[in-house]
Amino acid sequence: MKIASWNVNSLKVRLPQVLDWLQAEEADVLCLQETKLTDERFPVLALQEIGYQSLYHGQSTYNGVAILSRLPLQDPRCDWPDSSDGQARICAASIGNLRIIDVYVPNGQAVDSDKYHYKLAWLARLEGLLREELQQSPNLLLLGDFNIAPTDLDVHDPAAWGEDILCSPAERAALQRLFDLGLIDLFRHQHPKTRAWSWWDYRAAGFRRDIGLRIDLLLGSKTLLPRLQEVHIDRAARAAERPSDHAPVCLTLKESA
DNA sequence: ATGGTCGCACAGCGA
Repeated sequence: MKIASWNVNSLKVRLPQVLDWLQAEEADVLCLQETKLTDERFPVLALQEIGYQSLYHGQSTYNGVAILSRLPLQDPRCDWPDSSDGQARICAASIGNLRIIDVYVPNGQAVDSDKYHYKLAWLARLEGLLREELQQSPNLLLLGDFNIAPTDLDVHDPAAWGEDILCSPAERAALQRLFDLGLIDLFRHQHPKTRAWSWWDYRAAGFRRDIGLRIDLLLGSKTLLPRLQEVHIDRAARAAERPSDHAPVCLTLKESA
């Protein structure tokens, strides 16, 4: 079973690439972030035509998440239980006994800004939601754009970034609390010492100079480790014409016995 | 080259 996460930075612009990618990779599930589409404009039919059903939760201009799947999506949940947030950043569904939660964590803009405090509050709220979800679904995959580089190994130049946004101690502590729920950074688990990025800034020729951060993460509960086959970042998609600034992060799981 | 880009929506913000 192949599952991936990709911040596409506008699904309207990236739809041809997403369709090509799904067919080339034969992915079973693709979780998207930053679709930037209202639900009325979601390309349900184009995805249906190549065999994918869609769960989507969007808004105009900003944010937006979706789960595309060749397998039936059960128990869909979009947004927070009370839908009070106003920002489309989370959706979830089950495939058999696997629970998949797709998140677009707030960027945070700058340490100590209003957006930074919103980010930390959002992550605390996510922790609460995960506690509930894990009670129901011990086999859980939390994936998406976390906008946090877990450690300095995930940063092209840790000295230059220092404790700036995406790397501040409070953000990393919030991520650690998700790990403490029993969730494991699957890329890091498979590649303990690899320096690899999933996002490269459009500015400053970031990709050409390989200046990036690993902020797109696949977190899996421990129960999934025996099924873990392979995790990689698809840099080729970031090298395409008119690319997203993020690359897809891909996971292969063996079927459960 | 010590700067530099996109996307949305149409000015300037967010990333």
